[in-house]
Amino acid sequence: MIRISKKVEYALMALKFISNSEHKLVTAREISDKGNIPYDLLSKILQKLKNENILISNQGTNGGYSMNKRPDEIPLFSLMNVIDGETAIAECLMDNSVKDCCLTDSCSIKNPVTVLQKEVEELFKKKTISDFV
Amino acid sequence: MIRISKKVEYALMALKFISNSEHKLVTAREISDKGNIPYDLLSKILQKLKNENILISNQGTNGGYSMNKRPDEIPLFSLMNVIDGETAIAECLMDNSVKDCCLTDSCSIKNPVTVLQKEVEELFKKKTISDFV
DNA sequence: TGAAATAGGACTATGTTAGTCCACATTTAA
DNA sequence: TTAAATGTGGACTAACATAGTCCTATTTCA
Repeated sequence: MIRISKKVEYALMALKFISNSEHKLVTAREISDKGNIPYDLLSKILQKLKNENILISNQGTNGGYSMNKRPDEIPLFSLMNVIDGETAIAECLMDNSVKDCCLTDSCSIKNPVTVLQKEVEELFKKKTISDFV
Repeated sequence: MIRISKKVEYALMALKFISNSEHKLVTAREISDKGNIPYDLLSKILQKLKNENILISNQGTNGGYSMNKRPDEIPLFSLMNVIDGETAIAECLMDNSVKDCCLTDSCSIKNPVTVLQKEVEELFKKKTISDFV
């Protein structure tokens, strides 16, 4: 399931916003207002980014977020993984897919789909947040 | 929303199966049985492929499906469009997206997302069914 | 005429995504 | 020391998309 979800869009917008506010803490409220992003949802996203050490957070009055990595150090692929969890181009290629699926075992299209998966991953790994800033 | 859905998987499996049965009509039931694909769902898929002139169908007893195009004439991209409808890597890039979305107008990440969309499309246009047969 | 096949509309079930609500923890300024 | 500003995080709900099912035609052939 390769796809840019709303959450990833929001994350990209937030990272862009924070990146462009060098040396200044940015609050979730600010990003939410400027980007027209639901505040609660955005908060969750920022928290995840903080937990993955992509952002630094400061609580309390005058708190906010700042970058902990350079945009070019953050591949789009890992951002998507952080926000939406593991992704694969087809359900069956995912590790946790225990379901009996056409792609398991000697499935007729497993190999070519796996190849495609690799190619898409490559593309998303080459892209970094700097491409969006 | 770029993704290989179950339906597209089933379509790929079916096309592979039909391609490998040269000069013989293949029934939906056969494909369903061999590929462990829900019959009703598969039928819908085959009908779509027929309506798009990818397959030829013959009704009635001894009927079935046969290829109407060579696998290398069918890009994966158009197959996905036929089966699942128009796809885009982000919801907002879709033509029918009338919703007020962050990516409309002067959205901060619209351009890079559009570029990414093009790149993914390229990849899926270069792939053809012959890569899966 | 009846069986084997495609054609296709309508519906349901399930899962995912997006979004909301609420209570709490931390920090700073007054 | 308290109130306001801010991040933290769990639980819930709403909306939507996908996958799958059911049922009834229609066509063709033996």
